[in-house]
Amino acid sequence: MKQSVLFTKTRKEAPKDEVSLNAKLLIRGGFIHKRMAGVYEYLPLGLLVLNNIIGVIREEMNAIGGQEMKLSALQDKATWETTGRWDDEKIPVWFKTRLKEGAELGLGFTHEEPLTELMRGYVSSYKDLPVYPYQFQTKFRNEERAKSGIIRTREFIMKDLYSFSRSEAEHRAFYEQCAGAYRKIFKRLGIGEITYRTFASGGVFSTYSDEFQTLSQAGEDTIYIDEAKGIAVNKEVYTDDVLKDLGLEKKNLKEKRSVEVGNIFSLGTRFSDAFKLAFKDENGAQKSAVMGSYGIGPGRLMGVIVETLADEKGIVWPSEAAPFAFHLLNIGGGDEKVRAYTDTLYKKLLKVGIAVLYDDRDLRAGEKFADSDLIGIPKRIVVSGKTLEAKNIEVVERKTGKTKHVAEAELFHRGA
RNA sequence: CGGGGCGUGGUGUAACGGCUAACAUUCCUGAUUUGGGAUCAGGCGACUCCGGGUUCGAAUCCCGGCGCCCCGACCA
Repeated sequence: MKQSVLFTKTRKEAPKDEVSLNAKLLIRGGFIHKRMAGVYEYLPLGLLVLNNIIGVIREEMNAIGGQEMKLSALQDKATWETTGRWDDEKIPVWFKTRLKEGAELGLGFTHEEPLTELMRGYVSSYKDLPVYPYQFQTKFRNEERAKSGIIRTREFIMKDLYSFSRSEAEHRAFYEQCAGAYRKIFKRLGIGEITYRTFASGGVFSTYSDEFQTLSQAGEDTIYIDEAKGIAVNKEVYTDDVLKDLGLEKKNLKEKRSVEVGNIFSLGTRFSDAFKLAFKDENGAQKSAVMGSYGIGPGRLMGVIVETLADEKGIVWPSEAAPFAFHLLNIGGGDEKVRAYTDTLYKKLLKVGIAVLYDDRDLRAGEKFADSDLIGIPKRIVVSGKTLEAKNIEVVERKTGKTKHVAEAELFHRGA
């Protein structure tokens, strides 16, 4: 894409009411726009990143047998009354509305109920299980307080996968498999090293749930990590009994701030019982499906990536999340030869399918470098009178600033 | 939901109760410049969040509302 036609532009200053680093940088770079408190919109660059993150998650979910689908955001009252979760006392985050005729509707804040209800029509035999439907879908939560830029919002995309298994053992196996998939996702998105599988409160049907917590100043959670073991405990279950249960010792634990980037829950048969989602086993006995739910917020993940990987100059995208693989800069001033060469190079890159943002604008070098640093594309290709004369091009790694001069052919050789 | 802070061109700031609401940036014209947001000249752009009130006079003071941010509480 040519930067001259990109409708967003960078800004030197962030709006004063944005305090969080992720919102500051993402707004300055033209990735997102704030509509209102806790509601952000994705602009072209931001959507590219979001879709890349979604793509990584999708690959890993498909790899463990996930089947993508998409439920509705609009929810009907009756479905949720089945479990008692229509009640505002129990679920204070509901956004509710009405049809013209008066019937009450809600905007889904999660999807256990509608999915379990739906699956009833497709599951009747042990041969139908296990199944792992999932979706990327907009959730609405009327949070009392939105905060931290795109990390805690009222409208957000969530990947939610639900597992339906025949037995507790089968459930447990998938649960661990999904935990493994989550590890891969966070690793691919550059935050694997600072993301800990964390024991947290488990809800009704298990002692613990597992959260994936990424160390960050922007965090809302406090966790205690055991670096040697690579696991952590959320403050909410940080008691002597729990530590003993988990075989952890206080002296090995370090207190850290973190953001929850993923969670996995065992749901037991709470929902399958409520909706009578049952199947016949090999002996003809009626059994309830054992369920789990597995969430990741791609938007939040994007915020966490910015928060944790950015430097003083701007965003540093990991390559799998980056909006483009290369940022091509024409630093030729008005030099026609430089422009012609860069134009041609841009076309060649497009032709071989490399995602490249071409800064073809008539601006001074400094401004282009500053923009490029802010936007954070992993590799920068600089073409100028100097490089033209030396018959090479300059490739700069955003993360390290490492600069290489290579022949044009080498660029294509090594690929993106 | 408790506590605190704040609403002024797109963005960031200024203006004692008193002149045509100022400066920077963005944007437009032109000149000049071209490896780290350069420089110069000219120009566009604001019912000062909304509604009341006090006053000869309100961006400024008072009341109410709305909105935004932060801390805490809450958070499958």
